[in-house]
Amino acid sequence: MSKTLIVILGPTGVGKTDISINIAKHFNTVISSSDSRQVYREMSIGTAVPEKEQLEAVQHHFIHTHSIHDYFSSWECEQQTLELLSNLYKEKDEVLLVGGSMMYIDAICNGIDEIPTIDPELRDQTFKRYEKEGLEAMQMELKQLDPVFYNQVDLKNAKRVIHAVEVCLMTGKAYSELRTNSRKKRDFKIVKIGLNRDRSELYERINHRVDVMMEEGLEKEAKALFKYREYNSLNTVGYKELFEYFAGEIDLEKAVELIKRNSRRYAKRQLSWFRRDAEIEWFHPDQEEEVIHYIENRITKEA
RNA sequence: GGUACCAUAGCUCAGUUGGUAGAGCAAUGGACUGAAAAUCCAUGUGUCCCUGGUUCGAUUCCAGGUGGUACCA
Repeated sequence: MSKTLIVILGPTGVGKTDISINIAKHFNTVISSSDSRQVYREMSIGTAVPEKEQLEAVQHHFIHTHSIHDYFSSWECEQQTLELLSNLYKEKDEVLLVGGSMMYIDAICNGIDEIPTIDPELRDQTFKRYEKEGLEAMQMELKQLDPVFYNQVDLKNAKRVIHAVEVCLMTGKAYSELRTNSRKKRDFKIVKIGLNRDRSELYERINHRVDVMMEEGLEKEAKALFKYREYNSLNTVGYKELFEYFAGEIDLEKAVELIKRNSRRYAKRQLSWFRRDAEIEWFHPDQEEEVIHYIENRITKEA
């Protein structure tokens, strides 16, 4: 019997959670989350983790399983999710993958290249050099270490340039040599469901959701994390804006406005990423029956 | 009802001594291989309220209309 990974993806706020739970119930299976922020147990309100009843209705994996103090990235996501799946497939024929973190989804579905995790000290050193010497110095360094990647990379994107330099220094090899540009073969079938709705409707939902988060106490949740604001895991919409407010840089009203705007922009970036993935079959979140029908078709047709 | 002022991008407004217009915010498109809710790149989207008049030419000047704001009744 072949195994299937049903991927439910879509922009933030589109309504993935509700339909996912119903689909999971229909297939009598569980949900693995591919959300780069809901994994952290210190964040709930601002990351819109499913409600308690929803988490009880269907078992969820990779929600609140890690701490903001842990290192977690697409690599860990790929490894840990694949391990989980191999266990789940002993019992189940279908498993749901639900989330909007584009790179995590791709890491699970297509795999990413094997590049060693950067030593924290080296990362720190490299970043300090960037701060001190500037982007141009890092670009020159990359040109030395890996002229091939230097010609491919978006040179204005400091994160990309710095990361490439880190990898070269860490491995003693050119970063471009480690990039295989290949897709890993998975031993399960992948069915990708994209959820989307009218842009204006999506934006209204996002705006409203932010107001609800504020009513539910997002400010308090963020306040407790203010001391960790330098953490990458807290460079997150809903928190970073409130940190600016706590620091006295903007007023609360402005912070809320920025949370809404940045959520909208995030949704736009997600759609931009998903749009080029031809494997995705798109639906409106209300089309639950159509989605289930489509999935069943795909499972039986290609079985 | 009268008087004054205003009407330009999704919003707030600038501007054109008459040659069809531009800022901020918002927005849109794109990139993406271990920090990805991150990071980076690109883009001005317009019956200049309507109808006439003057003019070679009106968003600009004039008249009327409509809508808004303020004050007086």
